[in-house]
Amino acid sequence: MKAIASFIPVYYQLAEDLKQQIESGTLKPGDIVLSESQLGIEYGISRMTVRRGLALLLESGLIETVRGKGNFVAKPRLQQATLTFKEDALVNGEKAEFKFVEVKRVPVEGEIAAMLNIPEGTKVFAIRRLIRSDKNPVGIDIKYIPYLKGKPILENEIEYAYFPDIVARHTDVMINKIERRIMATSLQSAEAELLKTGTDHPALCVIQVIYAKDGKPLGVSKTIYRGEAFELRTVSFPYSGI
Amino acid sequence: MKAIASFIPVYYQLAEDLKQQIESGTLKPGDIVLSESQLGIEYGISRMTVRRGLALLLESGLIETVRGKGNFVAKPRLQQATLTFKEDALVNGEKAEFKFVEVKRVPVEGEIAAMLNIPEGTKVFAIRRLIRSDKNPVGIDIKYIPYLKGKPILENEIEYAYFPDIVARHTDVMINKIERRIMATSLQSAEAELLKTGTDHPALCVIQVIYAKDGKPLGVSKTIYRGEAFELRTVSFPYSGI
DNA sequence: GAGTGGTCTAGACCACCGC
DNA sequence: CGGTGGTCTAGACCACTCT
Repeated sequence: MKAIASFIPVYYQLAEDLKQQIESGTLKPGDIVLSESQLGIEYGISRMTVRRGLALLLESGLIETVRGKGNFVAKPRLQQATLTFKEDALVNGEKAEFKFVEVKRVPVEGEIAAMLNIPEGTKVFAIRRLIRSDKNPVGIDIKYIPYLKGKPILENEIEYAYFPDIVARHTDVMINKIERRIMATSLQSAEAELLKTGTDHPALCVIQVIYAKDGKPLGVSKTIYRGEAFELRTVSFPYSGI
Repeated sequence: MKAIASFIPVYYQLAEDLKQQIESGTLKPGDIVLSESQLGIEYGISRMTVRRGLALLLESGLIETVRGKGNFVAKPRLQQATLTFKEDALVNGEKAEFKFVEVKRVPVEGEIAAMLNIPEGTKVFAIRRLIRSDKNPVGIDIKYIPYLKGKPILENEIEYAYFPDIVARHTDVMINKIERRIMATSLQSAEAELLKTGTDHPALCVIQVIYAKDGKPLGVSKTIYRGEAFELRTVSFPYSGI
């Protein structure tokens, strides 16, 4: 019943306490944490509250719990990074602008047809945009969408909306998964021309495929950036939350 | 008290139930969910158990809760992807091999010195590796580490260990953050030679900087892959867990 | 069997929201 | 004011692990 001490929840204080002990090295990876009932006694709080605090540490990956044995300090893991795909991303400090180029129905070929899992030659909507930073073209973007239901596509929406949002608004099925591939390529002549640079210029290529729950692809987008004008950034932390 | 019905926890069943209602469209984004006490009555379970189920939905981003008002079905968000940096990543289907090249102390210059936040010319450890797939060189990798404490670096460890792990093992301070930048560049002549390809070949470049809690950089690594031989992949889901 | 975590209850008080 | 979520309790029973 030491709840009086402060305004922040007791379970949170417990979590911070233990986190501190772990980060300072008092508790080292592999060490066992005091049992839940013990912690309850030490802190003068009920076991449910203790569990709630431990749940925070568990979520953030600071501890691991083993049934029938106890809670153990975990080893830090850092192999996962979070990549945020903001389309109005900064391009080397400058905010990118999107300029609608065209939308038309075109027959799909090769790689795109394969990714959409439809026969070559099938007509799909193709939406092109130009990405500019400080008036200079830095990238181009093509989205291929096989089916469009409901509302018509608005130019405005094409310029500003995030691809999954566009797909979500124009289809009945729920988006289940988005896969992205990030690779380095060379600019093809047509692309180089649009970007006002030479052929074979290095380029960063991001391909997104959006899938429905049944595994059917709902759309593919391919974005190409001039190499020296764009980079993706990620950050990861050893422990996620708290 | 309908717990008898099955082996899976009641709170989990509740979460699955609501999730189902959301995915099927019975509950649409923005809709309010039955109040916690109402749900408790409907399902014949205590409010704490209801809250536990709702916590699952909250974590996965399926609902948002507003104090004093209620729980609401959330709008799907898809802008965050998880990038897993596995160094033994597959390179176009083939598993990558790492071959130790050399470790030596070199003076740092320019960009690397700036990222490590130390004066140009300061000597640091530079560890080089060659990345091969199916016997062919596909990438090179240089790690720069200013300080090494404790155990000596083993060749074996250099070939197989993950960069943050190496840093963690050879420093006393805790890793606090890893920043990564992903960009497309051209191969420099020295790099092109090692990778047995032409200069100006497109390349994917990944730069990692590892920071301590006080913001001091603990190491920098720069990995360059032949463009056509490597790509990064990410997946994101509209809702994270459950 | 003693100790651990996993689940669950039936209350309680509080802070917040809207009327 | 009544309804909502946020916190917390003091029990309980279970499944699991180790000895």
